[in-house]
Amino acid sequence: MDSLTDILKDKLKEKGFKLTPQRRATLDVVFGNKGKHLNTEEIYGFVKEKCPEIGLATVYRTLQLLEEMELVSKINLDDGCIRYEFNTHDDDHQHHHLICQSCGKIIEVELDLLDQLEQEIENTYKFKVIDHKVKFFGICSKCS
Amino acid sequence: MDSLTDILKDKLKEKGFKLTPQRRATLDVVFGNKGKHLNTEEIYGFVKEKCPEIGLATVYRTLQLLEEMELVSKINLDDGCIRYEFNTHDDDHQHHHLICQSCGKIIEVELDLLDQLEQEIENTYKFKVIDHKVKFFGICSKCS
DNA sequence: CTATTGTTTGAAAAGCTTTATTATATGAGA
DNA sequence: TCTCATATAATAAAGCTTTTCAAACAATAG
Repeated sequence: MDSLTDILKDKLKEKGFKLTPQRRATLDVVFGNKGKHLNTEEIYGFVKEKCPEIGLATVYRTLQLLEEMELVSKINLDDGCIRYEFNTHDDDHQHHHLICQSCGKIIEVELDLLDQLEQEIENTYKFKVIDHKVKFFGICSKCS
Repeated sequence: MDSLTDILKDKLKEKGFKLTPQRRATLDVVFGNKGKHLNTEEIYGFVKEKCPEIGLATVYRTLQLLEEMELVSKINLDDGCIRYEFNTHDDDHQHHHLICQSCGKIIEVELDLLDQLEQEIENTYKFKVIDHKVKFFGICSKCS
C-alpha cells in the first residue's frame, strides 16, 4: 500500500466510496503517465494490463469519480475524445496547455499570470472566478 | 441579398464552394442568435423553420464549413454537445467565456489582457501563439 | 438546348463515447 | 465470519456526430 493509494483511499472514504482494485489501477495508470494526456481508450488499454477483466464502462465511471475528487483533470482538445492527466496541484487553478497545430504535441505551462485578468473580470462582471481552463494554439519550437 | 450573404458567398467562392439556401439559412440562424451559444440540435431546429426539408447531417456539415471559413466559432463546455457562436472578430483571437457553475449562464468577456502571458510563453517555450481559448468557471452576480 | 461533370443534399446507416440496466461479486465494518 | 450496501462486468441502449450513397442540383462545354 503506497502513499498514492492511501490518498485515494482517504478521498474515497470521505465521500463514502470504496477502494477497489479497478479504481486503484486506473489512478495508477494516470499517475504513471504524467505528461502524456491519455484518452479514455488508452487508459482502458493500460489498465487492462493490470486488471484484465475490467470493463470499459468502469474506466469511464472511475475517471469521472477521480475527477470529482480532484485527483485527475479532464482536457478537451476538441479531437473527439476526452483526455485525462494526473492533478499535481493542490489548489484549484490548473496550469495551461500549449497545443501545436502542426505536430499535435501538448506542452504544459506552469506560468499562471491570470490574476490581473481575473481581478478585472470580478470587478467588471461581479463574477467570482473559481477555476479556469486556458489553451493556446500555435506552433512549437520544433515545428517552426 | 444582404451583406452577410455577400460575405458568405465571397468566402465560399474563395475555397471553391457554392452558396446554397441551406448554408445561407444556417449562417443566418447563428448570426441571428448572437450571445445565445446554440448547440447543433438547436440550430437545426431554427434552420428548419426557414428550410423545412433540411437534414441534420447538412447542418453538421455546414457548421464545420462555416468554422473553417472562420465565420462561426465552436465552444465546448463539456456538456456533451458542441455549441457555436457567430464570429464577430476579424482577427483570430477569440473573446473569453465566463461559465456560471450555478445557473449555467455563459457571459462573454471582451477583455483580452493575455498579451503579457503570451509574450512570456513565446520567450520561455519558443512557442508561436496563434490563437487561444479561455474559459473561466465560477459564480455569476445573480447567483452569488 | 443537352450532355457532362462535379458538388451538395437528405436519408439512412455506422461510429464512437457515454450511460443505464441487472445479476453477480466484493469491500468494509460489525 | 457475516451482513449489507456498493461496485462490477456484460450487455444493451442512448446520444451525438460522421460517413455513405444515390438522387438532385448547379455550372460549364459542346
